[in-house]
Amino acid sequence: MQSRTPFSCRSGRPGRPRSAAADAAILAATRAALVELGWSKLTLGDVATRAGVAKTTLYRRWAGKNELVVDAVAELFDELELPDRGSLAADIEGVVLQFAAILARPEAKSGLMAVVAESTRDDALRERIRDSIVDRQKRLVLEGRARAQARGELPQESDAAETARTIDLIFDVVAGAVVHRTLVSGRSADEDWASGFTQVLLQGLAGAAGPAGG
Amino acid sequence: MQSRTPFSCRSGRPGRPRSAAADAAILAATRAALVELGWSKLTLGDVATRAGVAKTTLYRRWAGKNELVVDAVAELFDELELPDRGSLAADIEGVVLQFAAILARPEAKSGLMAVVAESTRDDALRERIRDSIVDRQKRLVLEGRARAQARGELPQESDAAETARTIDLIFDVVAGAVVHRTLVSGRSADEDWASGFTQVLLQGLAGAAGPAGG
Amino acid sequence: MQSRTPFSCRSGRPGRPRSAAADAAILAATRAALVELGWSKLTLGDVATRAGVAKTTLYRRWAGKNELVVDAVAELFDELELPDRGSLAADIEGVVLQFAAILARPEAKSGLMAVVAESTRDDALRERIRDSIVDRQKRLVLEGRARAQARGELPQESDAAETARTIDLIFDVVAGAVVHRTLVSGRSADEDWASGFTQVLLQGLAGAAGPAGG
Amino acid sequence: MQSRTPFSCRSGRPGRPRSAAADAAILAATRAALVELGWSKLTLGDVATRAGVAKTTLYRRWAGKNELVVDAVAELFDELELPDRGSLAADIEGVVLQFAAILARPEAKSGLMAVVAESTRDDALRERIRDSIVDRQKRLVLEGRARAQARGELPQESDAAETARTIDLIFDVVAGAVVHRTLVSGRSADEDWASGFTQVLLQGLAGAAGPAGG
DNA sequence: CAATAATCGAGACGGTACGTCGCGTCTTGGT
DNA sequence: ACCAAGACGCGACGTACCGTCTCGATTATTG
Repeated sequence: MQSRTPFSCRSGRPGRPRSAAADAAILAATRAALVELGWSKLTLGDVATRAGVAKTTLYRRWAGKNELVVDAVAELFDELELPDRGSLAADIEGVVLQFAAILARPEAKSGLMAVVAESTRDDALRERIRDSIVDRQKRLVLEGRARAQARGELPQESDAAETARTIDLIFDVVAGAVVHRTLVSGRSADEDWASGFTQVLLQGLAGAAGPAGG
Repeated sequence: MQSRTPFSCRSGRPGRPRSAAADAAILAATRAALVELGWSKLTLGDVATRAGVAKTTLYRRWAGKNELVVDAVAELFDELELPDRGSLAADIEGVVLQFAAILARPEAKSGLMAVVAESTRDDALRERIRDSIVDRQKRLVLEGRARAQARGELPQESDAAETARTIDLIFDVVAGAVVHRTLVSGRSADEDWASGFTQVLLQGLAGAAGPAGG
Repeated sequence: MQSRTPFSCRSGRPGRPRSAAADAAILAATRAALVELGWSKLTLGDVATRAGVAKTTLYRRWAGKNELVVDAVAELFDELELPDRGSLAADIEGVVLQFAAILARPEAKSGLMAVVAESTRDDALRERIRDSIVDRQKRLVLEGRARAQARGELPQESDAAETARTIDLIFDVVAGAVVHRTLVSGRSADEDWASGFTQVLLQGLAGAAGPAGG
Repeated sequence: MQSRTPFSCRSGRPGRPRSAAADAAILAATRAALVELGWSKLTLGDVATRAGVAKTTLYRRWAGKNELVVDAVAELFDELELPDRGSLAADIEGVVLQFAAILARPEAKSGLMAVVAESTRDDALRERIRDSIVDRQKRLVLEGRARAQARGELPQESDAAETARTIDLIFDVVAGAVVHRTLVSGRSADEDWASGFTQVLLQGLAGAAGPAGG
């Protein structure tokens, strides 16, 4: 797990070194401000004040609001885990609920979607989001898939390229569904929903409709 | 199709009536500005200038940037249709590709995600988005489902509440997956992807993995 | 006496006209801030606050601190007059004392010298100072000279160019001496000093030394 | 001639002694920066860089911009001399031209007036200016006066207080006129002007007008 | 056919936040 | 004890938009 601070800090260079405490304080203050104010009313001056830090210190480390919020939000997703619940269905439900729980937090909600929106016009930002958030969590899909294959629930894949495409597809479906349910539709992704979603994901529309409807 | 302009205008009242041309010009200017500048650098003063209209005229019709962009973007999604392609799978692929085509346009990308991000802290805005964009497109799911049931590809549903839940779930999965693929993962949702996605959606992970892998 | 506000204001132009009250309030606030804070600690934000005006309003009218202070200080010198005291010597003493009284006020002191210092690297500013302050007060020298010639205390001049050079010289000597005494030497230009100065100016060093010393 | 560096440096104290070269480099860099940038855009960080010195080193020796510039400018005036030209008038003309030549240099212009402006609100600074610049040059008036008395051009003075007052008056008149001519009126104090000024100073307005006009 | 009233353009207004710059202090490691 | 380097808290800068307001000039309906 690499550091996410933007500019590398060789230890041997001259001058006073950057305060490590400031970084943590700023990211925490950013999350607090996101909770209270949301993305659009969050100001870097306010974040600096909350962190007990000068505005210039903040600008020395991050290029702007977007980059700062990406880093602040990314830390939230690092706590996702994939405990072994015994079956693929249970594993999926578990990670869906964990993901939903994070997305229910206001700092994740407004922060995440806002930077994604900004990233549509800023390739460097999109790259940063991918590195710091998206790809970092694909490990969950990989792990779950391997575990299911070990259990015999999924067939072994031989084609590496095909595997990668499938991983990406599953990730888009799972993450996209939870995000859309939570943020666009504006309803909570609770256990019932997670169960229904898992059924569709595993058995498909036709298969899921049968047992659920009958 | 109801009007989306926020403040009603009785026709019989005295005084000079509002210019109908101004509304259209403003929405078009908003989309043009979204293409050129993106959400965050779009300014209402600039939109007014592009539309050849005074700022006052704009504020008389919309309360702010969010409301204006919701209306400007909503019009984009009204062009979605569900031509009968003969099978449920083909219908799904068709609508997925149409949706992806709209999301590929820059004015839709940055505009849509930005207002969704804002709506996480503004219930009125969320309501407006749901009314103007989301629920308006659920018709596609309903229509496709009815068509598939007529063809015998899906069983008839009797429970109305269960049906509504399933409609919502499918909508979140389809829309969420396309949005996530396009905006978060940042890759195009092309025909190959739409085909793979449709297979998973209809047959589930286990079922889809078989044919695709073997 | 022409207006000193920088940008002309045709009455027939469209849009809301500029507030005339704001100009006066800003200039008064500038002088008040000069008294309390002096030139170097005077900030335009503070002036705007004192005047009950937004910073942008101030910047719409003046290009910067220099221009603003020139106008604020210039008004101070417009109150100079040349009452007829019966003799050239008495007239000179009178205007010297009036000039000294203005220079004793803190808003004139720090403001005037600071803009003069800045004007050494800003030709437009030097021009503005000359127009608004220096040349405007040369009328005093002209008037006093004419009066003295009418009394027969000074010979009639025929050469116009020579006259202009003499006017400039006298002005530099009088104004320069008072300014140097007040600001550089830091001592008050009181009646005794004005009397001694007038004697030197009228009779020269040799002539003045005789009566004063003997 | 005493040292002008503000904080005394005992030679026998322990530790590494201060670099003597640094002082000279800083003052030279200050003058160079005054020439290029003028007072208001001169920054201590830039001076330090030009001098090849850390900001810390600069602050160890001077309290701020004002003090530094006073010292940098004061050195310019030390080169003034009073060569014997044979008559009081010629001596005055000579020193006026020398003074004008110094004031024509941009580092003197903007530096001198700026610190004088600052000194209107800073007694310690005024004191420093008086000690380092003003009083140091009064020697010229004293010397010239003594020389003129030796020649019989001026009467011997007996009253010491009266003498002091006259010295101060002459200094204010001479220095003030040159400064006003150069900086406020913005015209060069050339030989013609020096000649006219000397005539007025020696013979007074009435006396000077006669020969020049007739 | 006036009178009335809401619209239109233009642009000034009081605010708030921006991102930068310079200040003067401090904390490093090196001489 | 000094030095170069550079991060730090602080405060002002001048700009950009915000959303509101005040203008004079148009249009409509209504008396």
